[in-house]
Amino acid sequence: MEEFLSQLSDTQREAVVNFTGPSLIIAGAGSGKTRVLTYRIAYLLNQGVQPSSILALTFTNKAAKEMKERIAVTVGVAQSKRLRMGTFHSIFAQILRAEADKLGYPSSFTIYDTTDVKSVIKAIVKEKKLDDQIYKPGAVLSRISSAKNNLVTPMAYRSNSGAMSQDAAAKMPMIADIYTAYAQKCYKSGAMDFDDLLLNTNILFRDFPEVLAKYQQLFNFILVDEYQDTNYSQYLIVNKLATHHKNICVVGDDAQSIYSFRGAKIENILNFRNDYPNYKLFKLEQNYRSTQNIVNAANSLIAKNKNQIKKVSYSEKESGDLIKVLRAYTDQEEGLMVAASIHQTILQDQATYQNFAILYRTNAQSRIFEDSLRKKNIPYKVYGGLSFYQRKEIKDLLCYFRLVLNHNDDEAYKRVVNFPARGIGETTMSRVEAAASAKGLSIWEAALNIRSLDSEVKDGAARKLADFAAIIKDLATEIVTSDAYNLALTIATKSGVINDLRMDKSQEGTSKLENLEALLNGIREFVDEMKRAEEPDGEPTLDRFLETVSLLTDADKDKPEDKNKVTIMTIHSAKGLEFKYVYLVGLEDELFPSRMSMNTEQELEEERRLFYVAITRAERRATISYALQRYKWGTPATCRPSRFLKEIDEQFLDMGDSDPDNESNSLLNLSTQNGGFTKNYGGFSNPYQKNVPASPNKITSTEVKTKLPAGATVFNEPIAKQFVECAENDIVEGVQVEHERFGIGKVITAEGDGPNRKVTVFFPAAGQKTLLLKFAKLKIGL
DNA sequence: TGAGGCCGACTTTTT
DNA sequence: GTCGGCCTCA
Repeated sequence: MEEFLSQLSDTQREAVVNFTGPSLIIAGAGSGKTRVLTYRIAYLLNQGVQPSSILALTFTNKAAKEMKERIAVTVGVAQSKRLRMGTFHSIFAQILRAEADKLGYPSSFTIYDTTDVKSVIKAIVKEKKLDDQIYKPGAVLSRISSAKNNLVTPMAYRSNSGAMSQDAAAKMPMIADIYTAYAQKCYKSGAMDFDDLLLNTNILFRDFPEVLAKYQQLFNFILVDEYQDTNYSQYLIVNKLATHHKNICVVGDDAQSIYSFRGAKIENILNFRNDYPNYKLFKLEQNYRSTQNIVNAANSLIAKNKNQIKKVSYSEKESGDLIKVLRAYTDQEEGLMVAASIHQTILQDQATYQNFAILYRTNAQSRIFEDSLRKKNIPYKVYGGLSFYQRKEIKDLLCYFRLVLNHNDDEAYKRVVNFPARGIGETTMSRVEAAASAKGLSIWEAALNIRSLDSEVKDGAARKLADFAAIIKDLATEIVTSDAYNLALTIATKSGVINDLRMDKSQEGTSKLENLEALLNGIREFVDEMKRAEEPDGEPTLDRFLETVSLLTDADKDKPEDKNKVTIMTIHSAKGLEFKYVYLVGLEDELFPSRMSMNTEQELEEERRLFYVAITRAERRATISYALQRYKWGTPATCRPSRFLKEIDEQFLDMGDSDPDNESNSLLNLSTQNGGFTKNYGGFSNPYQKNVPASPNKITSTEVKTKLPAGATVFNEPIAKQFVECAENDIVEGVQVEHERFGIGKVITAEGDGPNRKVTVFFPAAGQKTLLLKFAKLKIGL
């Protein structure tokens, strides 16, 4: 242990060894915050504290996982795995399952994701015959969400003058009614949304003092990471739990508060001194991550914020490169410039792919960089956006799981009742729903008793509903005897989902089937992993798997094969991460800062903090880019460079050729110069790739430039000089082909005739693909 | 009742 | 450019 402590600076060590009583650790960017937290926990364990009495709340599951791994190195896996460590949502979901009966919920309650929630709201708006142009699901959701995050129940909402007047001002006076109906629907469906996990924990602790006391006793030491991003609901949970032992340690940085849109209160960290007057304060001000130039540039920017705790942040590393600013004419060109620059840096600095990150404000920006990196054969991994579990076919199967485990889950019921087609259409379902609504039943209950209910459902339809219920009931009998994988496989088979997709011979169908297979394999891995564990903490049941999945984010599921890849993600998800080289793209007004967030000074300050977070991710070099023209909603729009660019002290910037008055742009040429770099094409599979090659891309002049030059070796043979259209049957095993989206590849197998001909092609840039020539326009190499 | 195609809205950010 | 919803035709 001493050896570990010697690796820390004096301040860091103080923050580690002073583990009793309340502590506030103000940790600037790159100041070794994670290190301090990890060592503090390891130190606690080393002092003989039981791992189960330590509660550590992190912002992402990934952060928790990484911290656990690091702790395991110091004190061993046996100890580290018994720590209560995870996100607020996952930890309190576990506790709620254990105590569910007290709140009248089944312990197998479903966790509704945002899609489910919006769908419920939509149904309510329709039921109440409200204008869906005014009561948009997103807008209603954000009102309900902020009510919940401030612990305002539907009842309290009506008497909350602030909320009611805000609704009136927004011309949405019926929110209170919708909120009430929404809460009822969720309750009778045995479902909680993300905010409910926190709200219901608070209700549990408020109404069941003996339960609260139990956890207060249990959690002797509480640690909270990213405290500046906790909301009121989370704050209160922590506060209640800590009142007994008062061994609470919070870590945060007000300059990195970027989640106010989901209710985070910067005040929580500012008020800590009032909540715990005898607190100890530790300030970690030295940045060990970034060069001086990066730290100084970030400081010069954040200084523009009026609301902030004044603190120092400095680096003693080398002064480093200036922040390079790239100007592109179009968004496409921006992509190419970034790809070219990454490429060049790899050659020059002998960097590896995982040293790079491309960060942007909105998920929609990812596509362009996916394309440009793919063209350069640079492997990448996109985080965020539509995740694997959100895909239609995956979600359908997951909903079967949900319905089998919790029959009352209305959203799951509606989704799968007619998938595969069972002749239960909209008419029948709206009648069942009406009956359920009228009697306050779940759809499942209403459907079961449809004959005894006063309903217009026809006998034929009622029989079909009964048949469906029989399938689900039958599947439910297997819950007790099957592990997650076997149950999942049985459900997938007996529900007819697999068969239905097998019938679909289109490429899309094949791809969906592959995705389902991937899901099932994932479940098998989950089961194997839990069985392998030396000290199994529970059975590998399907509900455990579902729980893991519903609270997982993209960033959490890193696969080993994704290791050496360029990271593409939003700045929000990059929080807490660091990369040698960071590309900060799309620095244009109305994109960053976002058009939605430049109305008030507070919003603008949060955007500025976001920019601060982005820059401080970089260890060695940060590059900023913007485009003068960008496609928005499919049409080109002219853009202005972001106001934030001018806010960074110019002595830290290298404007290079990006000066708007300078028309030449030398970087452009790079894309052709390095185009021959095609050796590294291994391990390219991207699990988040879209299902189907989308509509044909127009080949623009910039794209032509980055094509592989003639003679480059990709398959240990020269690449064809040109690619031309040809008859389907000319495409045979071994020939080189070109696909509009996947680039150049080599045919592995080919079968069938004419338009129905099916070929398997290996694309260095996109991996192996099975294509139907009916859909895929392939050109043949000469 | 179901499938397929067209039209329109939409983009902040996430547990 | 993409997704979902709605409309139309079988």
